[in-house]
Amino acid sequence: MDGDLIPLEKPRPERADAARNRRLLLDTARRMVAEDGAANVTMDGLAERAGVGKGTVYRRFRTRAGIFVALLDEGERDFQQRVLSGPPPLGPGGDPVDRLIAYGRGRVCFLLEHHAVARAALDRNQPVPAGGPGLTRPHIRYLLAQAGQGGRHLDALALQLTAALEGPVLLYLATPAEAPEAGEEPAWTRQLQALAEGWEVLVRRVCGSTP
Amino acid sequence: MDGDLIPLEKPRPERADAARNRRLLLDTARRMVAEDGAANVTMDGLAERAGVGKGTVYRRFRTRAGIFVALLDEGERDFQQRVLSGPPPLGPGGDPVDRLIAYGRGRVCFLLEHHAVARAALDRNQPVPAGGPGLTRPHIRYLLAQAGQGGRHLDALALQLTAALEGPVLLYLATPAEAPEAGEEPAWTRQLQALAEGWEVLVRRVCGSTP
DNA sequence: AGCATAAGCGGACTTTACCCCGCTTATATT
DNA sequence: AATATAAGCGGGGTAAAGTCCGCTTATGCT
Repeated sequence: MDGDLIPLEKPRPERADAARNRRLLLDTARRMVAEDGAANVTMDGLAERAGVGKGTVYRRFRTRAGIFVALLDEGERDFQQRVLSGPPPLGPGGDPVDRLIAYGRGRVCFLLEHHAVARAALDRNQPVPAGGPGLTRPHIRYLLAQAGQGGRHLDALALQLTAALEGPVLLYLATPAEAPEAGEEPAWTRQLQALAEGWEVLVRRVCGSTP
Repeated sequence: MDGDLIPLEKPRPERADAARNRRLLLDTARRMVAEDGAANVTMDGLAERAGVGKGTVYRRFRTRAGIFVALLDEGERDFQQRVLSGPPPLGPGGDPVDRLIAYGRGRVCFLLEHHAVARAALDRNQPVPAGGPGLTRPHIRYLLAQAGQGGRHLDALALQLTAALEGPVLLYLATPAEAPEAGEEPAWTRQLQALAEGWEVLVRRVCGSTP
């Protein structure tokens, strides 16, 4: 009797071939995105180009959106690391308001960098992919609480700030033309500045720190 | 020579048969949404049920999402009317901050009421449907300016507040189970309260009016 | 090592959004 | 009223997402 009481004991670690195929698919997908843009990545095309069956693709990433969620997730991992255990102001230890501001800038920057993929990760039939806000919203909520803000409206406020942070990129911004010629300043630098500064204003006012 | 200098002179008012078909399609679509839910409305099904060709549907509403945008638009018209020329606090004349708050509550209520349709109106390939934020964002921007807020960040702030208002419903909220048995309190009443109050807090703090 | 079994895999199949292009019909002009 | 012409219309065609199910293969047990 091994402990089934700890439910995460061993969910079957993932077969070696499966892992190999996941890597293969993810890499292939990334290449296809780079070459033709996220919009032109099809399930059939990906399967063919990776040299596996279509069924395999669907087993790994439930839906088309799933691929992009996974792609995004991978790219996000080190950012999350810096948030959870890096140096302030992004990492733990500093003033919560500063952390909020730093988090916002980082997140918007990330989303803009991966704009096409981030949008492709949205799914008409699902509320929202697990990858993105899965960490953003609780983190904002946590920092708000740390800053002593929100009170009875903590949850709603966290939700709305999350939307204020991610919504513009996910919902309202048109996908800017593709990759800038190597070495050029990316086209979205202005947008990043605007959104990051707007976010800072928003957060400061919400938290009542220096209007 | 009639004036082509005024570009909106007469964009060809729309042929009578076309208008008839639009009404027919819109009504049919509404019925189908009510019966089977927005997710189960297909282009072929709609065309068949309305007794017109598929091509006709596509001509009227460029895409599937277009149908729902139109549906939403129609329902929104009287709300817009009240915003533009109704009595305060929603209509013109009152304190801008109060107008912002009232607008937010009204908009969230509307979006929750038409949640399924609103989500269906999103299009993977388009930044955002023209109908919704088309009025929301400029209105918020205008009221912010009226309230003397925003300054250099007016545009970004308006964008982010728009997202804070609409994002939760469009992005993060799961579609609640279908229509409540006639006469019952709709399931989303709680969510409406939470979001409306959160919005009020947000707006008040952003505008520095009674923290 | 051999076996049982559950997970992985492939590709044919279905459904659906969207395109295309020739025919029909409303409206402007004479 | 007749005609020209641009808009409306229809339905067959394409491509891509997602499902199904039988075959294959890795892994745990003895």
